[in-house]
Amino acid sequence: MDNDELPADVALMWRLREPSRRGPKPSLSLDDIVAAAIALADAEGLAAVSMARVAERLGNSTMALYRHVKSKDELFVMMSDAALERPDPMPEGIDWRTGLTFWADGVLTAIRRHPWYSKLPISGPPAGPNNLAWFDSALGVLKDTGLPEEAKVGVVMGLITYVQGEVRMAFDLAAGYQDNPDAFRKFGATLRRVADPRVYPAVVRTVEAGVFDEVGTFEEDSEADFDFGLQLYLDGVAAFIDRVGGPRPQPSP
Amino acid sequence: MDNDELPADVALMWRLREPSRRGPKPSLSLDDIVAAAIALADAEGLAAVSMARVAERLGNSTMALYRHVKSKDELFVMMSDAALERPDPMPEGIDWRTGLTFWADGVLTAIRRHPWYSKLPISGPPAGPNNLAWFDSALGVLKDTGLPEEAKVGVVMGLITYVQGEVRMAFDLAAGYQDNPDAFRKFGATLRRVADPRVYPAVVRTVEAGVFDEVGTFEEDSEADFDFGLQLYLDGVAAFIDRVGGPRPQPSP
DNA sequence: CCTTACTGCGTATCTCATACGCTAAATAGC
DNA sequence: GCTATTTAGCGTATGAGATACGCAGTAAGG
Repeated sequence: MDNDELPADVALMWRLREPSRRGPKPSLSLDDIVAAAIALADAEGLAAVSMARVAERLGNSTMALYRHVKSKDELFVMMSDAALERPDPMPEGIDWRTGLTFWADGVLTAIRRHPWYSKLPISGPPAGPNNLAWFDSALGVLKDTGLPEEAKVGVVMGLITYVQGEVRMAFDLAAGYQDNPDAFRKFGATLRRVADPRVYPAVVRTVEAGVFDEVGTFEEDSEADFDFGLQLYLDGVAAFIDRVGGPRPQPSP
Repeated sequence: MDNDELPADVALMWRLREPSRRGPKPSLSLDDIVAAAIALADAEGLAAVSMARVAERLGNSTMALYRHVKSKDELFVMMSDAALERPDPMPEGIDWRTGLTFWADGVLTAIRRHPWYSKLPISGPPAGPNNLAWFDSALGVLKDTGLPEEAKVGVVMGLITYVQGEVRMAFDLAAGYQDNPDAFRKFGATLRRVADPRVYPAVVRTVEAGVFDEVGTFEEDSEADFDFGLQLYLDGVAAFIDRVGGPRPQPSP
């Protein structure tokens, strides 16, 4: 009665199954499988990750994988924890606002290494060791804010939502751009052809102002957008802390 | 040289192909196909939408669909425009902030009718008639803010990103909850079993405070969270308008 | 009437996930 | 050591799914 009762995925992510004593030595490990799947996703996208392709990379048969993961979905869950790796350690004594900015940039960097990450569904609370480390890192930086624990969780969850949303949009658009750059480059022309000013007056006004005629360079823009939105969110958090957080050190009169 | 040069999907979304003169009368229309696919997705989720199942619903063969859409992906693009329907007309004379709140609530309501919407990739700028109508509606409400057109677009894109991110997270979690409620209910217990205080000090502190021991009821929470984040974003927009927007009417001294 | 463009559809191919059961390896208990 | 038990890898089979290809019948244009 130790690691029983844990959801199977969680036990697997934490590698809690005691190694088997009998039977042949495994020639394959869960880590190998997950690493191969991640490498494949990095190289060819999440759609290229099939059990067969992963096995091929490992020089094993397809069905051998099923001795280590119950299903492809379970493999995805493992990938989603493994891909994030560990956060860089939070600098000592950093204030919460700088800390959360540091944290968000870290998430962004981590996901950029594995863009498919944002296509995986978030199936639950952050239960894997790496996800939990990120969660811990963000919670820790709020330690001295005086917020009740529950509010800290709310703040961090909101931040996660913001970051994930921003990342997903950026990567979806980037993928769409690669598939079909013309849809972006010709967007202004398209609207001119298609948008009736009586039905879409505001759009047409914008088009006439030439806003969509410049080539989109979201690679550069998106970083700035991300920071803009983030600082906005942190402004809100600051107001929240002032309202709800306990007394904080003030310069004595 | 009229609707040439338009991306194929866009032309299709706007129904710009002139009806064929010769040959048998089509027994199937694009609208039927898209409607059937949407009904199927509503009933059984996006994963249940296969060309075969859609055709079955229409009493046609699978391959008949390919006379109307080039691929399943194209069908998805059609679905993503059709599912949003049209926004409710923006009330006359509404101020921008109330207007954007109204707009965001409208998006939320529209997506709630078709939860799978947020699983579809955003492949490009809003080019379909319905998407464009939403875009126009949000842009229109910013008319009197004095913002340059380009800034209006930025504000609206940011809002779209926020809403989409929030919605996706909420629906992913809701789906995860349905699949496996225990992962949520036992989350506190799981962490107690698995989280070492030396590695995850902040998480353990939160767990000890009992934050994760209450049954999650995000159905109720998520509405409030959504509004909270939205108002935060709008606060930021207000500051932006004050800074960048042109002069606005002031009570004369 | 016949050519032509077009619709619906049957068939075939290829890729996938995954169930089932066999074989062989390694250990535990004798 | 010997044997029973447990387990890893894998071959095969099944069923779903996307989609290429080509045929057959249909309706408008000439």
